[in-house]
Amino acid sequence: MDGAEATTPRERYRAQVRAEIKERAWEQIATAGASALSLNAIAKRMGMSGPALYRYFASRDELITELVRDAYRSLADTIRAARTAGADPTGLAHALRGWALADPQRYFLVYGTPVPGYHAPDDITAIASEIMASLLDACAELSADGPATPFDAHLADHRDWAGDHPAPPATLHRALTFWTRLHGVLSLELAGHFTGMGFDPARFYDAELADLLSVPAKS
Amino acid sequence: MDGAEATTPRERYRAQVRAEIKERAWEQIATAGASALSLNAIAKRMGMSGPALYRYFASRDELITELVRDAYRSLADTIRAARTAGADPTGLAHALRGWALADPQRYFLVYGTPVPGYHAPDDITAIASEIMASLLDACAELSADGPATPFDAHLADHRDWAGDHPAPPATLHRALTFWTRLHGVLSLELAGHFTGMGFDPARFYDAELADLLSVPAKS
DNA sequence: CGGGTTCGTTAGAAGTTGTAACTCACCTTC
DNA sequence: GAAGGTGAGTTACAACTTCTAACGAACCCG
Repeated sequence: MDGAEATTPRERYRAQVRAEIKERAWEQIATAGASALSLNAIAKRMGMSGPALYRYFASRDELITELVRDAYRSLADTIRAARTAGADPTGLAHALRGWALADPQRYFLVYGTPVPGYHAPDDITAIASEIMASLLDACAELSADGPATPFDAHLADHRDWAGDHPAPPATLHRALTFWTRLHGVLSLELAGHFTGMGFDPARFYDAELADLLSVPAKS
Repeated sequence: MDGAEATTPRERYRAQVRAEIKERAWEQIATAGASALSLNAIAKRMGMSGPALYRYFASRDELITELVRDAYRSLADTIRAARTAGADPTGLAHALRGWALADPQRYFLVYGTPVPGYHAPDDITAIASEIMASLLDACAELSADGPATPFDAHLADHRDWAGDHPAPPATLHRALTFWTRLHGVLSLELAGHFTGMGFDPARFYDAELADLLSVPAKS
């Protein structure tokens, strides 16, 4: 029985309108960026007057926060789906890149320029932790030999972010570099900093990935 | 008669007011981000009425573009200064991190979330090229042995961005990874994605840097 | 069928970017 | 020195934005 929640017609309608608002918001963000998002424009495109939207979202910030939440959820789902499909770190990296290229502005909603005052709600940071956990799981499948670096030692003493994951420091280190290096390539590519440089970003991404998975040879 | 490039009092006054506008703009950006920049607020804080600013900048976008230009120039100057001071890639990396930490929003003005429609003027991309040239110069001092990777081969055929720099493909590759890996760590640190994770971002940065400078062991 | 909840409306406050027209001071030229 | 052009700053205004307040009307439920 899937009637997990007995939704009244009103609740269903409300959910549908909220969904359509978010849909229009995504369209607007994809074409003009998050800073150009206008509640008024969304309302008019939906055939309603501006203030009507405030029945569904208390403020513009709340709508954007909800979009950020959805972006995190979408990324977490993508990563989790890749994992349950048996993906190794390589598959995970390609899933990440596909997700990012599908909607660059969604990627930047997660990893882009932060607003100085803003602090994400706890549930969003929880999703971020889940993503890191999946990444740790994937990296745990790789061999963790190679010499221990000074930073490995530091990580052994500062592994708050790993929760109670039993991975050894070298694996923590690999997960971290996995994250930051792929983000380094991906964010610059999505921001257009590679355009006109001549090389193929996909090949560079794969090269970084290959280096990441090669035998750890840190000195 | 002509050839008098001596600045008139009017030009000096104009330059000074422009400079003060940009100064206030930087203050605002540092505390609330570039999207919250308000010409009106700047004017009021300077004791002028709103439209007066349009004598100095044709639009909000033009002011922001000018700030982006200054940010690029500042970064290029920092890199160049480090180079002329005899800095190796390590020194260059530390100069970069210091510059970024001094004003995170300035870093994001250069490497942050792009506005979909926006294309930087040519003079800005020229500064970006100069930065890459400095980085290439620094990397050229390092030994470029180690096995050639498939991506090295690709770079050998797609080296538009290197101009006529005589560096071998392995050096191009190293400069690229230098850029993207350090940006990966730095941007996530500045965006606050490491807060609460426990480890020290500076150590992680140095670890990535050390790995970058270790003997190339890509297979 | 009445009553409460909720939705959507219009009106309006306070903010923004940007234009137009006017004043006034300064600088140059006669 | 007087006249006039140039440019800075002003106010007024249009068109937008977010968001609040008050009102009407539709809906659901007892």
